[in-house]
Amino acid sequence: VSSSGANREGRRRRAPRGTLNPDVIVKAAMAVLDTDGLEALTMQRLADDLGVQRMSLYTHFREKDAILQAVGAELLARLELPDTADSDIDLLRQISRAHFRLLVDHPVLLQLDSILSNTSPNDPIGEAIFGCLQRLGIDHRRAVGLAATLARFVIGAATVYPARRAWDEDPDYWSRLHRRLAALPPETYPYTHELTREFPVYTQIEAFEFGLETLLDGIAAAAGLTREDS
Amino acid sequence: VSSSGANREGRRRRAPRGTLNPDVIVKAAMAVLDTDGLEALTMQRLADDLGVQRMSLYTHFREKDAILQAVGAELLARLELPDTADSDIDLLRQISRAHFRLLVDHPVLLQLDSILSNTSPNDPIGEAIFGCLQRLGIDHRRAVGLAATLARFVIGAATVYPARRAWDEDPDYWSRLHRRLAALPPETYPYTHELTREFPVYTQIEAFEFGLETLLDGIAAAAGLTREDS
DNA sequence: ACCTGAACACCGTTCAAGT
DNA sequence: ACCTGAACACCGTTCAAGT
Repeated sequence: VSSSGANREGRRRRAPRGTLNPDVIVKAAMAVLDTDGLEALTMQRLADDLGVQRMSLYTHFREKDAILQAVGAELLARLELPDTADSDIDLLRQISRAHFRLLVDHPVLLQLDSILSNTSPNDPIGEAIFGCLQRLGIDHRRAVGLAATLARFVIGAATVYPARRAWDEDPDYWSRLHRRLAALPPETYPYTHELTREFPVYTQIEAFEFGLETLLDGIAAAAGLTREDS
Repeated sequence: VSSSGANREGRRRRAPRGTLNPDVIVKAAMAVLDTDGLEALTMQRLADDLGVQRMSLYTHFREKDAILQAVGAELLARLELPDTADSDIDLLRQISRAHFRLLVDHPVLLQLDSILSNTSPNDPIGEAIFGCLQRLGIDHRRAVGLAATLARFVIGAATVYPARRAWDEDPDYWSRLHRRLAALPPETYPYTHELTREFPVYTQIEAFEFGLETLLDGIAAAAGLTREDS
């Protein structure tokens, strides 16, 4: 399904000398990841899309994993964080949404230890979040704890997202689930069963927003605020 | 490095007829996962450990992924949830800790869509959590939202854990990070830089516990409690 | 019914060329 | 310096045997 026309014309035996460089490889890799996901990203597939032989890639990257790392770095570098908001709480909300979107749009990031370990001091998300928390007058120890909590929630929501994406799109999903839960034996699952009497439905986005607001409430409380925002 | 003695004695050409069944295969797979992780779990490795040829495994499982699914189901079935606690808030704490431990001890679970999608009505963790929330008098809609938030936080903390495990064990990690952060340009990273003046250190467990308490505070507030527990 | 050997279509990567 | 063919040591899996 490779749509790149690079290798279509005239079946040339050898690609000209300038065709490859780290940048085009990273971009081709990002295209594959966006359209077909991580399991489709193969040295062969990448080479095909670039109209080149498999081995040529190794002139520019020592190994496949190095390409993945470069993709991760590029995605982080491209990330644009919101810089204006109604308040610091609102800014935290917008930053967290951007973080969530980034991870949902590019699930590879969740597979890169280098990203998850986040040892990189060059971390714009962390900087922006610490900015909010410090301006809110929250002490350092609490600020680090709250930032870590927020990040873990966002990462968890994004981790869960792909597996549950179908729920949002299948209109019958919830009624089927409702029926299955209702069929549970009330003796062993009394509470889950009780839930079906009045059954709340959340999309993945709504579940994320609910959790985000819960955490923002906690942060506002830690800052001694009475929740002044929309 | 296969330590199983099953294929050591007498170099028998063919394994006797009773050697294999789904159960021993799942157990051998769990042993590999525990000691060497997911990337070590190979049909070859599994067969070697069981003293059997690679292809014999296909008599009992249609494909490798089916083995992984069975491992996930078995791990969930084995999970023992705490059933006594000081209060419902404390029970929520203990359940979440058990959930976190499960995912940290068995990171495979984070790779199984069937687990993350959690469509299975046979979900003891969900049942226990909804029990607490309902006894706390929290309405259904809020209860589902809070349970989802708690689960996302736990999953995020577990996702992040392996990449950061080394931090807890390397005594020099924090001083190195501290120096690197301090070396950041204060113009572009003022807040991260400021953080280094008084630099809070969290182990991964401490970060998890901090976030858990933050969420439990939110739940207690939703229940109209004044936080009555230890 | 259960275990297996040969073979297939893939992986990523090494290494010695080619230009 | 950059592109490549052949070859290697792996994957998971199919299929036709063997017992």
